[in-house]
Amino acid sequence: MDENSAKEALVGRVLGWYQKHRRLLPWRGEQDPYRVLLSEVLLQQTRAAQAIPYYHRFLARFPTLEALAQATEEEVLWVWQGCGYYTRARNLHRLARQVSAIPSSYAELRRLPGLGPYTAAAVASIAFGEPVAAVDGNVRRVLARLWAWEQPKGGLVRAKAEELMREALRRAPPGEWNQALIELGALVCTPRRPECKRCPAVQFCQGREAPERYPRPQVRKQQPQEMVALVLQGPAGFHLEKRPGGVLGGLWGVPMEEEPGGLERLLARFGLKQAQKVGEVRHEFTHRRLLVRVYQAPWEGGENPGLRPLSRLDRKVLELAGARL
DNA sequence: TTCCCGGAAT
DNA sequence: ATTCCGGGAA
Repeated sequence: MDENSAKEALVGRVLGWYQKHRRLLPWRGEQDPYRVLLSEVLLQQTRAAQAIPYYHRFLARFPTLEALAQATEEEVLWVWQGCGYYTRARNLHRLARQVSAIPSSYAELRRLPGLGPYTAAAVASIAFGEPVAAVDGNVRRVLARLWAWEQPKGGLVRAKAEELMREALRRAPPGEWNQALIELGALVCTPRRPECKRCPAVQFCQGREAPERYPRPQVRKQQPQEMVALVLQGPAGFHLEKRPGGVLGGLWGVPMEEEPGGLERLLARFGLKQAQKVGEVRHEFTHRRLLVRVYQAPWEGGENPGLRPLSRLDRKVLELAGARL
């Protein structure tokens, strides 16, 4: 079999598999650009299962781009709370205020805040039928295994993805093909323990004998970090403050400081002599492993934390201190 | 518990 | 190159 007929067969097998095995996700088959864009932003760094409830909540609260533009940033974060990567929500809100309609080409989409190469390509292909390859982590992994690339350069992956897209165009719309490749990576060609037995493309796969070698997992250094949180409780609830930019930017939470000296600085800030330790909370970011020692003290003020957008971290801290959320 | 995964902005 | 988050698998 020559190279071209192999490529044709590969594309056909993947498309056939996709038609039979794709999940029935709420945004599948969706053509409305606003909804497609929302789903793709939600799917950045987030599994489909986790994105689903947020997709429904978001659309229930902001059914259109206009409705989103009318909202305040805090209302948007309120719906997004718990989903992580809150810059996505802030960018979505900015985007809604920048444009009156979702632009229809990859080049224009790429200029919107929060849309990088992947998301712009996904929206352009799914909502507008533009034949551009959407390369996410799934596609990168699938292609790396098919051609046994241990450390694939971005340009190489992109070139191969575009080549396959040109072939797929003969058989399916661009958005269908992109989603087929992504779905294969999500369901079968998974990062760990891929199910090659179920793979429609295994006969074309040069990495099938050792799939977990391709692509080589990236090393990341995770620094342990110790923090102190001070939960100030009063008759009306808890003292909360809005976090500035950076970590958990825009969300609300309890006062926190880095160790060492964190507790002393917190006590000084609030004019307190002492606080009572209530326990510890562990929380992980990509690059940091947090250990938060939680202290508690009485306070005059306070508010109901159930009315503010909170991160998982602050939720854990408040629950440890007895808050009901 | 620990380990590991993932797009965009800067 | 580094910074953002949370959840699922091992």
